[in-house]
Amino acid sequence: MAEKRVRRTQQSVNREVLESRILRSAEIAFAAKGFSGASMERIAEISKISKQNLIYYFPNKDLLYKRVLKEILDIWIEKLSFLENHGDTPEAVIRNYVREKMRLSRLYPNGSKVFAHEIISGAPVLKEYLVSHLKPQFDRDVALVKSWIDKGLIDDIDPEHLFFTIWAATQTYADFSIQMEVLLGKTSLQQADFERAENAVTDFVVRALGAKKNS
Amino acid sequence: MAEKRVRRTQQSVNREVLESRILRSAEIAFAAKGFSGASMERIAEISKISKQNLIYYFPNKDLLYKRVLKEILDIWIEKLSFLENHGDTPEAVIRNYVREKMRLSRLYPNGSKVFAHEIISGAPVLKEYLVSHLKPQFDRDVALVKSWIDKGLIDDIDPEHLFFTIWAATQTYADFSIQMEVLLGKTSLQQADFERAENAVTDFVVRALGAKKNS
DNA sequence: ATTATTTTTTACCTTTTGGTCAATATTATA
DNA sequence: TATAATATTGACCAAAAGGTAAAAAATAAT
Repeated sequence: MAEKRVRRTQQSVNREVLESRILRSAEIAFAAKGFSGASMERIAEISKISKQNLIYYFPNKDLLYKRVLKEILDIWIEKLSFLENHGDTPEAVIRNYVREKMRLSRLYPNGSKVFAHEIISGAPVLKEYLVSHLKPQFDRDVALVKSWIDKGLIDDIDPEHLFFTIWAATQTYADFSIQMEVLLGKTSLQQADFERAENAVTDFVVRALGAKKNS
Repeated sequence: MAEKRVRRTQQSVNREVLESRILRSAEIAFAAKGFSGASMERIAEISKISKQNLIYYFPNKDLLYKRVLKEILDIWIEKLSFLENHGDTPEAVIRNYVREKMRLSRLYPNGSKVFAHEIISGAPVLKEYLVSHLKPQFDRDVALVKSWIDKGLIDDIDPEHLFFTIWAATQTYADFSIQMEVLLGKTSLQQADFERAENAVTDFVVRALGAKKNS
């Protein structure tokens, strides 16, 4: 199986490296100024190539934008299937979920910001995706939480809005980081801040569920 | 006192009406596409005047943007002083606070979105304001919550992150409304949805504080 | 009614931006 | 080494966007 592998010339390797560098640069630019505010020139500049060269790899801005969105969504989908967040108890599942979402805010703040700009703008590009991919998963996850309630494992909370609150409370550490930096009097959020935030948010959620505070 | 009032000619009234119509239009445009994505042409179009006429009232885009931001911030400041949110108990204060913030998300979704775009973009315009106005108020409010904890009125939660969570959980109903609409299977969020959301979020927060659920 | 002031329109200008096209340089393959 | 394929650059373009300047129209004050 390892024998029939794809040919990896120096060029093809370079290409992959450069393409992902461009995608990271584009992510930075889109995060900072949204779709309209990020120019191809600027993205090229961050990528340290010429604009024409950028266009050689990504023939137009819309396509580049969609690729950046796709990248972050792929990561999120892979890491955030609530149902597959194995845990013995509802509390364990929720704790893992919140922790993972916080981790994603810390590791991919720019992707999160691009997504936020897109959604705030009315999801012109992603609306279809939300309907076809996110809603089915959401419905399943909500059903799971409802079954917990029915079984008396957690208090009778509002499942849909529980998810909205968890998403908002975790994503805000990526999207609104500048506000927190100012309010906490720091130049940037550090690992320790994220750990404290993770503990705080996890505890809030777990307590709201009517579960015990620690393990 | 009523005698020496400002002269209100037909023109000055028209001007005020038109200026606020422009500001509302600009808010819509900035909310939909952020600062860079909203063109003066488009704002003029929504205002139903010519671009040059728009420029007569607001000589440049930056100024218009700042006015739109100032408008929403003035509203927020006026309505959201935590300390002045009178209530007998911490729980009552928090309930009022969350309720008021939800109300602002419902009444001024566009202003909220403009603010969100700005903060996500690194607050290029508002950073100074955050330092000079928001932080002092934040520090006071955090101190108040800490005093509640010291007095044993609420559980030992993390005050700073409590505020971050409240803000995120409430603001998301303005900023991410499209996502909720899709997930709840509605074309737009109605009064009833906001009421349910308000109850859900308020309960989450109150329960997280370690207070009783109802009054 | 006439003058002064405010508002709106017309015409234009410059810069930015997304993108094309052809030429050149570089790397891989026969 | 010659040829084919890939990558990069240079010159250019049309449309969009922010904005200026002056004339024309509408309204207010004397």
